[in-house]
Amino acid sequence: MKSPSQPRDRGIPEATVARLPLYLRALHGMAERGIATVSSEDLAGAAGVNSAKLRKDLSHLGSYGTRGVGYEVEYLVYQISRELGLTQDWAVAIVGVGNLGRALANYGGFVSRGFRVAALLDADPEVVGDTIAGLNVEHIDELEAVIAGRGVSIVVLATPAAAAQKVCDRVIAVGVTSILNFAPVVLSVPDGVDVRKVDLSIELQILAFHEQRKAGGPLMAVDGQ
Amino acid sequence: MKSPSQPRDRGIPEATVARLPLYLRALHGMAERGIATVSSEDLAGAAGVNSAKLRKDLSHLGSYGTRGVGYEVEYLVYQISRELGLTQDWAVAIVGVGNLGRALANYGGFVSRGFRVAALLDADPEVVGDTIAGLNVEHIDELEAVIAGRGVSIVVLATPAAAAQKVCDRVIAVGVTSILNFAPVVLSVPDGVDVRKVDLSIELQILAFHEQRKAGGPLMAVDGQ
DNA sequence: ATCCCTTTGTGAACCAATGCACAAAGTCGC
DNA sequence: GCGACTTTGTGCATTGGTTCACAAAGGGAT
Ligand SMILES: NC(=O)c1ccc[n+]([C@@H]2O[C@H](COP(=O)([O-])OP(=O)(O)OC[C@H]3O[C@@H](n4cnc5c(N)ncnc54)[C@H](O)[C@@H]3O)[C@@H](O)[C@H]2O)c1
Ligand SMILES: NC(=O)c1ccc[n+]([C@@H]2O[C@H](COP(=O)([O-])OP(=O)(O)OC[C@H]3O[C@@H](n4cnc5c(N)ncnc54)[C@H](O)[C@@H]3O)[C@@H](O)[C@H]2O)c1
Repeated sequence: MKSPSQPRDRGIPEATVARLPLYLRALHGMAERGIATVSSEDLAGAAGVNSAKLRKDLSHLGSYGTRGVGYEVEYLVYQISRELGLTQDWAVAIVGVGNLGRALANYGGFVSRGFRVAALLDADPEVVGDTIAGLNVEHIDELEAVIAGRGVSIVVLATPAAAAQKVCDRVIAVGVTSILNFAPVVLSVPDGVDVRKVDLSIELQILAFHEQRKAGGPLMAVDGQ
Repeated sequence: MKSPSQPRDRGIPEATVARLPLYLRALHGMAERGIATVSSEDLAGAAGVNSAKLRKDLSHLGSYGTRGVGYEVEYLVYQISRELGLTQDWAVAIVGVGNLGRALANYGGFVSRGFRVAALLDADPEVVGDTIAGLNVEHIDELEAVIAGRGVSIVVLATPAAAAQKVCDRVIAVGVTSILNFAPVVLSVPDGVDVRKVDLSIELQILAFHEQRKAGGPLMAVDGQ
């Protein structure tokens, strides 16, 4: 069952992958400020993690540091970028151009790092044809053609919850295997498709849980039902 | 040690807390469809987790199921809501009313579950005074007064990255201990303050990593350094 | 070249979370 | 009231992740 003939055991732990972008951001900041080398201690500080964790994370990519000195900033930026796949361009389509979709389309921050918004799609005839951030909003009927035609490999879902699964199924049918979902639904997808979700409401509920606890726990106002 | 009215296991694992909102959402959907009881199997299915995990999660809150039958939907909704602190109202302030802040302010989805947007704050005189989603945008100078005056306990940061740490320091100084940060910076906060971050760019990078891997890994175009 | 100092890379211990598997507890039909 | 059946709640093994702590590696000074 295990594929034994993997050339190199390229198993980078998921937790590490999730932190690499953090390191990358810190490194970009340092590069801009002209810092040439950085110790694990300093980089860890900038990324908000502890230094042992940072070193272990980096060790999964290879031995890119120099003992007694630290890491060369530019070189590490390159290595992490390469590992994350940021040395190539990714075409992203945003489906659902409402409040949130618009904000995302107007957001410059992710275009900067290898991600390019290649299409905006919506079902509402009122919205279709609008120009947002220099892009024309196209009709959802064009979904398959647009994805195939522009080499879209990542789809951002910003439709209402009720529409998300249907759109999801359609993009998967055309071969998309990476989806970022903002709609508050659990998408069901076949194996091999990655879905990441961003859910404001869940985050707030987690904060509320801890907040309540700090304030004395649910015991204060709780009668014995 | 076993007493039916002893759900007082104060230590709910963080991973469990993060899933409770998911269960809650699934349960709300079921309640709306008139489903009275649900098995761990079905609820787990709806929430996208496996049933053993769901049962273990729920067992941390207490013994609220009936063997051979399942869980009573309404009752479980209440228990989870109470545990998460959703039986009370939380006043939320959104700081930074740009593209994203506006989308958040207009978003109805989280007002529904105990969260109420109590204030919108911005530094730009152009924006201050606007009415968004029925709320007046106030000047950031009012920050302290607004937080104290309206009992704000959760702050959402949607300012540019450069301003986030400063605003963060200020809200903490007035006693806020729960922050949801959308700015792409690592906030530094004292112990006892919870920060959760939502970072679109990180999510995309994680997707890119896996996408690249599916496509053949970074080994394809890699020369020997 | 040699010594000292700094910092990496990693084995090992620890801790958290997951998933299996099943006894215990309950329901329902008769 | 009883036995068959269903489903919970949990002990246990396993996996994944974090942290500690230190030997090995390299740089710079002399
Ligand atoms: N706005 C927020 O701050 C926020 C926060 C968290 C989550 N969300 C979620 O993000 C999603 C979008 O939120 P929003 O505030 O932008 O909602 P919105 O109603 O403003 O926008 C939704 C857009 O999707 C379009 N749409 C509907 N069905 C479609 C379909 N089948 N194909 C393509 N487009 C379709 C609509 O025409 C509309 O333009 C929702 O699921 C919401 O729950 C939003
Ligand atoms: N728009 C997105 O889709 C998106 C996605 C991911 C992350 N973000 C992040 O969210 C943040 C906001 O993004 P945006 O697109 O809304 O930016 P934006 O520039 O449209 O809005 C930022 C707002 O913050 C206000 N502001 C600036 N300094 C302030 C201060 N000191 N106090 C109070 N308000 C202040 C500005 O006046 C402006 O209205 C940024 O950090 C961005 O990186 C945005």
